Amino acid sequence: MSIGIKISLNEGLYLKEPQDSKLGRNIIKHSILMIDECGFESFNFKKLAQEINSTEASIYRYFENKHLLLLYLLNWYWEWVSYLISINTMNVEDPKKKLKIIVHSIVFASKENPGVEYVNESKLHNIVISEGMKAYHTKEVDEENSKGFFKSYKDLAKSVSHVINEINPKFKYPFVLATNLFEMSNNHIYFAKHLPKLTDISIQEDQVEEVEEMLNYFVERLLA
Amino acid sequence: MSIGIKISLNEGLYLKEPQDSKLGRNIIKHSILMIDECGFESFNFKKLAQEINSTEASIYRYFENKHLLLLYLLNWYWEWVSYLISINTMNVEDPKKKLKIIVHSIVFASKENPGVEYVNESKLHNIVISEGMKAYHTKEVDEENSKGFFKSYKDLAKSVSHVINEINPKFKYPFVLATNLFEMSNNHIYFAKHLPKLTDISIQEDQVEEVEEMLNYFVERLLA
DNA sequence: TTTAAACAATAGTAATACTATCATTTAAAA
DNA sequence: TTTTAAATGATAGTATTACTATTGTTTAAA
Repeated sequence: MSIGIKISLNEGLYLKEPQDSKLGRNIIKHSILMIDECGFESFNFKKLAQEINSTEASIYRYFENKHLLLLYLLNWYWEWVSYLISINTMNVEDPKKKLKIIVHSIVFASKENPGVEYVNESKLHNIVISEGMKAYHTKEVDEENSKGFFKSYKDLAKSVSHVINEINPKFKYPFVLATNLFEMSNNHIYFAKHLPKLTDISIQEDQVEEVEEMLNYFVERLLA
Repeated sequence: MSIGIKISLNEGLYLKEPQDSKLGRNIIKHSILMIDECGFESFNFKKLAQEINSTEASIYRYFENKHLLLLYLLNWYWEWVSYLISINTMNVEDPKKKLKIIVHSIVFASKENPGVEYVNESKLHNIVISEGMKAYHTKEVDEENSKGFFKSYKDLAKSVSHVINEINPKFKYPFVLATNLFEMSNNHIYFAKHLPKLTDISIQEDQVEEVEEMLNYFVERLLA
């Protein structure tokens, strides 16, 4: 008997529901570890198969290719953040408070209590930061978008834009600001680690509170 | 005798200066066209060789691999934008005006008078929008950064951050805002085309003035 | 006119991204 | 408990990619 939660994702992302079998969960678990460790480009199904003592062919029964596996993981993350936001803002009326909680959830998503045993949220967050934009920067973006492969992210952006709109209905670009909170958070965590001359943020030992502060500073000035 | 300008780029980016030979210039010219057309992933040196009636081996004498060619092109773009900004802001004193010109240069870089015959600035801009972030989202980012492969972008960000600082010395995140102007511009042009639910911007027929307006709106509120 | 550099032609290798087939294990149904 | 189907493993094979190496030919500078 399992006590884990099950996140439901677009069925087009996988060939066979990976959450339903040991092998499937192993694919999810170790793909996260390996992509975080070695990067998406050098990650492949052969290496993953070796890692989990399975075979390439078996993994291909779950996911068409590594790009769709990445999309699956990113959708997982977006759903996870949505979930965090919804439980953390439950019963919060003030939209300003709500947005603060949203910002906190974005930045600290990986540090919240893990929901699922086989998903390391912290490493998944690293993948989102380092590889996230590769999900939609492809020639197939329109086709994949029409299949709903970015729905989780779009829904998330929409819900954040609603809160922005509540705070200041005259603000002209609620969606731009919403997506920018995500992009800025990820970008500047990445920049702080790898291209520090591109940011004012500094991060030591994964302490990302500076990023939270920065996002709140932007929000305050933009929505004042 | 040539009347073209020559942009000087980090020597580590290429094996042999491509600007100095017909073949080299052809590589630059047609790689831009092909990457814009088919995307970076499906682009390769074999196809490029066929396109320009040369051979794979010949292209490899100029660039170690396609990733370094992409970096070369992006550095070209960053240098080009820097150049535009410096000539357009020359003799402009007011930092607020300067930043408006910078924003305009970022958004309309591709529409300015072309500087070099063999570089289609407009398609190069498309590449920056669609593939730009792939330049630094790799496992080799630190090594490449230490070789100076991102210097053009960092210098550009720095010069913009100076102007921001002139406008409002109390603004806490000049580098974040500077890089964000670039990232937002690229992201939302891309979103408007491919993931419209992630943005408030709409673009018809490559009319990007809405993006310029949006960036100015953000700047005004942030630096007020 | 020589000679060296640039380029073309060709071939070959290792790795990647799959697909196909068949055997075996596992777990659910009868 | 036996039967049967589904899941997985083992193995092999193909097409493409990302190179490297070698040798011969063209071009253009000395």
